[in-house]
Amino acid sequence: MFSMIDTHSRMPIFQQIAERVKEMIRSDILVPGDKLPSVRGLTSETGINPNTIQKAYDELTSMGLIEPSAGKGMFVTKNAKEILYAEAKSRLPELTALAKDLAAAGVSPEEILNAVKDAVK
Amino acid sequence: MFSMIDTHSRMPIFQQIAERVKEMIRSDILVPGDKLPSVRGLTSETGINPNTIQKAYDELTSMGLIEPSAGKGMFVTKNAKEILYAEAKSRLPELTALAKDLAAAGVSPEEILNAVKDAVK
Amino acid sequence: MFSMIDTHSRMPIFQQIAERVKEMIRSDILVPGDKLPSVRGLTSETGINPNTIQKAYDELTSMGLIEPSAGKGMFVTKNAKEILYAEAKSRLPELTALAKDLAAAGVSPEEILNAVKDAVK
Amino acid sequence: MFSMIDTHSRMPIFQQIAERVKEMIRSDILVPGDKLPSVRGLTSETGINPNTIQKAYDELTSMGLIEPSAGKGMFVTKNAKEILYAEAKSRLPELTALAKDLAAAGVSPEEILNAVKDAVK
DNA sequence: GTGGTCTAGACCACA
DNA sequence: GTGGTCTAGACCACA
Repeated sequence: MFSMIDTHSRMPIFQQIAERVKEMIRSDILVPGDKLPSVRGLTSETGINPNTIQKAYDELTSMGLIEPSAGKGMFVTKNAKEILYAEAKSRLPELTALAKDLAAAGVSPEEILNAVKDAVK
Repeated sequence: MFSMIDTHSRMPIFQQIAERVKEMIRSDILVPGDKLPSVRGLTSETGINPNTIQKAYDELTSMGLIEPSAGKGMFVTKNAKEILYAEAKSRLPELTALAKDLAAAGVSPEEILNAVKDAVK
Repeated sequence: MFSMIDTHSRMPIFQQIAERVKEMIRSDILVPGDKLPSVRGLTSETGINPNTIQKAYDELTSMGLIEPSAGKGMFVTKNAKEILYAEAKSRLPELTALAKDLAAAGVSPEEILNAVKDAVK
Repeated sequence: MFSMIDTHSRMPIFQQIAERVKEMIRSDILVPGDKLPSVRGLTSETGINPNTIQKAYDELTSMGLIEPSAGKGMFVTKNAKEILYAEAKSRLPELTALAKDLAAAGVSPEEILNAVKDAVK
């Protein structure tokens, strides 16, 4: 489940875990009501520090994507997918800003649009 | 010149300064041969520690965008703009990756393309 | 490991440290994946200021020779040796220039070639 | 005489001046007894700070290449060329060290020797 | 514990 | 005056 965690990446491990969970929700591998692996389970399985996993779960919880059920574990919330969609939409300005940066440095509109078209096809 | 530095931002101050200089080079506010403000001058003007400014200048120097002229100050290099262009092109995959992320979360191709078209117009 | 650091040399301490690490990578004393001594560890071992060591590590990082693994330390990158090889090749003109200087001052071609042959044997 | 001074070079100006004088001695453009331009003359001719020129002359004087004649100016010494030859010979180990560095990084003996042969031909 | 950033302030070479 | 290096020491994010 978390086999692709790269300890050498510049992206913090807790963030990689959170991103992986989001990805699984987006692609319906995890659906509302599904249970996530326990912190302890993941630690012994992956060797990742429990604090790190806890931090990832904290972040997902504060985003409303997962929620604890006392004594039973963490579960995907009912609205998880909608929340991810809203989050993605809120990041459109980020995309605009990056494209603007590249354009300002002289990259042509065609190159920029092609790079994006490749992604959405 | 550096009035937009935000000490409370998550982006390191030295990086904000470096980004601002790049922006000024991209938009021809700074052209080859132009002198940058001195470390001490910026310090007294902004209250930022000289070491922090030095670190920004170090980064710009190692990128080849500016160069010291001993005892006289830092100057924009001849190829600064070309270097920035090359750097921008190398960031196209970043743009593709971001667009892919948004698409995966359900943002429509139209919305994504429009966000980018706004930027390059 | 860094016993040869000379605080009184004209070569900056941070650069001496960086050179020593490069040397260890070239000679396979440090191989990809190896951990470098921690900033604090080196400080207490050598008495050198942590910022100075940090600056050496920063330089090696920006060259792509080492990389941080958050919270765990600095590690030698996979391509470190290849990067050092490329850097060395780019310094051949330096060698030519130095040889030219000596020749211009009257040092004989034989003496110059012998000095170099001694090195590559 | 000093038209090739490059204020933007990484080499200090005083050193560029000294190197230029050495070059002129090596190539017999300046021979023993020749007078060097006065500090004041050079300053008004080149715009270079008088302290900088003085520092270059100081260095050449301490090497025994030029000497003051009270009230008359600086003159090339009798042994200037021999001194330059001796200095060059003393730099042979520098050449060996550089060649060793490149070899240690994997540059082939052939490439190294060719780079040097180009210089002494 | 580990690296990354930052402030405060000193000293040096160069112009 | 100008950048480059360095020490001393603090605080933060991450694991």
